[in-house]
Amino acid sequence: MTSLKTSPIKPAETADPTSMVEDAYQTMRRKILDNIWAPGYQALEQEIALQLGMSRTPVHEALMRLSNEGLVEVIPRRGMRVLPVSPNDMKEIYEILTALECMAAEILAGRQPSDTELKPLVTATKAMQKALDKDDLDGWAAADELFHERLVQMAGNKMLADAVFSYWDRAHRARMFTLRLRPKPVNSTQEHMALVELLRAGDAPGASQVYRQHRQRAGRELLGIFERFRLQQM
Amino acid sequence: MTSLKTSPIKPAETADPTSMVEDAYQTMRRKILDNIWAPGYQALEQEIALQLGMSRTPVHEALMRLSNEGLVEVIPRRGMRVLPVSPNDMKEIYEILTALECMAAEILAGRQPSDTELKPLVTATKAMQKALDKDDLDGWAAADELFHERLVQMAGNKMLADAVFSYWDRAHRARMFTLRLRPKPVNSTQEHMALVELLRAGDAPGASQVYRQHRQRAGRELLGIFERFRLQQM
DNA sequence: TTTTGATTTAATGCATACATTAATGCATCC
DNA sequence: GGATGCATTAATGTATGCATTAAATCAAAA
Repeated sequence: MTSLKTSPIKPAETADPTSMVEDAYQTMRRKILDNIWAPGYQALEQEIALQLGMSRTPVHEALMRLSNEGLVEVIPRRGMRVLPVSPNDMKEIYEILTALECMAAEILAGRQPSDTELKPLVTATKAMQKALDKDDLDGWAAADELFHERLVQMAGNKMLADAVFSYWDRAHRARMFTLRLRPKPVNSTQEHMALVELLRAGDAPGASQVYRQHRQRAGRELLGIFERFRLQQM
Repeated sequence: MTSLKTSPIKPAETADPTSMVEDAYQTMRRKILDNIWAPGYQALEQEIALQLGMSRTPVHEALMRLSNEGLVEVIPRRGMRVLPVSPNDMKEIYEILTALECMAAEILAGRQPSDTELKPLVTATKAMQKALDKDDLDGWAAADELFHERLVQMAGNKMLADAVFSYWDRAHRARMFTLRLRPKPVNSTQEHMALVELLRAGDAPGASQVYRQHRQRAGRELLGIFERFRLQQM
C-alpha cells in the first residue's frame, strides 16, 4: 500500500523550467507585477488557459501558487482576481521586510565580509547615484533593488532570502507606482554607503539599526503617499 | 477572450473546509508533524490517493502546497518524500523566527497593551509553570507554544503571524524530539514574565531584546543537541 | 564480473470528461 | 410593479485517460 524507502536520494533538482505549470506561473506573475493584469483584473481559468495555449490543469495549479503568495484570489465560479494591496497590507509587508532584512544585515555584518565580497554592493550603489544624476528613476529603482537583493543573498540564509523576495513581489506594484510621487531619493546613496561601511566594520547592531531606519522611512513614505492620494488600495 | 470586471466582490471566504484538497493537505500535514510520516518517508501520489480515498488530483495539489511550505519534496517519478530538517535548516529557521517574533514583540509593546489584553500571556505562563512542576514536558511545550502564538497574534500583523506559524511547522518535529534532551526549562517562566512586564511597560526595544535572547538561546540549544548527537538531519 | 545498451515498466504531467453547485434569468404569483 | 422560486447555464472540483519520459531490468559483450 505504501512504500518506505530510506535509500539516499539525489537532491531536489531545480524546477523543470519547461513545465507548463512553471510557464503559466511565470507568465501570470509577470503580468501582475508589470501591472498588465491590474489589481481587480478578473479572468476565468478557461480564458487564461486559452490565452496561454494550454489546458486548465496547469493554469489551475499556477493559480494556487499565486494565491498562496498573495498575488491573486480565486473566487469560486468567478475565476481568479488580481488582489489589490491595501494600506494595511503595505504596513504589514514593510514590518516583515524590516524584520527580515535587518536580520540579514546583522548576519552579514557578523561575518565581517571582505572588500571583495562587498564590491557588488558598492557597484550597485554607484549605479544608483549615476541613475539619479541622469534623473533615471527606473534605473535608480533597479539598482536599489539590486543592492538590497545582493545584501539579502550575501547573508547566506536561503529561506530568509526567498521570504524577502516573496514579500517584495507583493509590494512591487505600489513601489513602482509611488516612485515618481516620492521626493527624489537624494540621500539614498550615502545611506547605502554608510551601511556598507558598517558591514565592513562588522558592526552588526549598527548595520541593523541603519537598515531599520532605512526601511521604516521607506514604509512611512509609501503609507504617506497612500494617504495623501486617498488610495484605498492599489 | 478575457473579462475585466471591476464590480465589487465579496471578500475571500475561508477555504472550503470540506474540499478534498484541504482534506488531503490537513491529513498529510498532521502525519508529518506528528512524525507518522517520518523524514525520508516516500510514497507515490497514487498510493496516497488510495489511502485517502480520493483521486490523484487533489493529492497532487495538496502536495504542491506542502512542498511550497518546505515539508515535502516531490521527486519526478519517485513520488513525494518527507523532507528531513538539517542543522543548517534549523539555523535558517531560527534566524527567521528570531527576526519575525522580535518584531511582533516590538509592535505589541509599542501599542502598550492593557492588562486585560495581556492576560492570555500570563495564563499561558502560569500553565507552563504548572506543567513544569508536574514534570509534564509535553504540557509545558504546549503552553509555551500557546504563549508565543498569542503574542504573535496580538501584534496584529496577520501576514507576520502566518509566516511565523509556517516556519514553526518546519521546526516542530525537531523541537518535539529535543524536548527531552534539553535541560529542563526552569527559567522559562520568569523569562516569559519578564517579557510580559516589558510589554506592559511599552518598552519596545527591551521586549525585542529579551525575545531575541530567548529565541537565540533556544536556537543554540537545539543546534547544540544536533551536534552532540551527531544528527545530520531529523 | 562488470559495463553498456536496448527494452520494458511505470509514474507523473497534462488534457479531457464529468458532476456538483452557485449564479443568472425568466415566469409566475402576490 | 416587485418578489419569489424554479429552471437553466456555466465554472470549478474531481476523476480519468493518455502520452511522455525516467528508471529499472535484462541481455550481451568485453
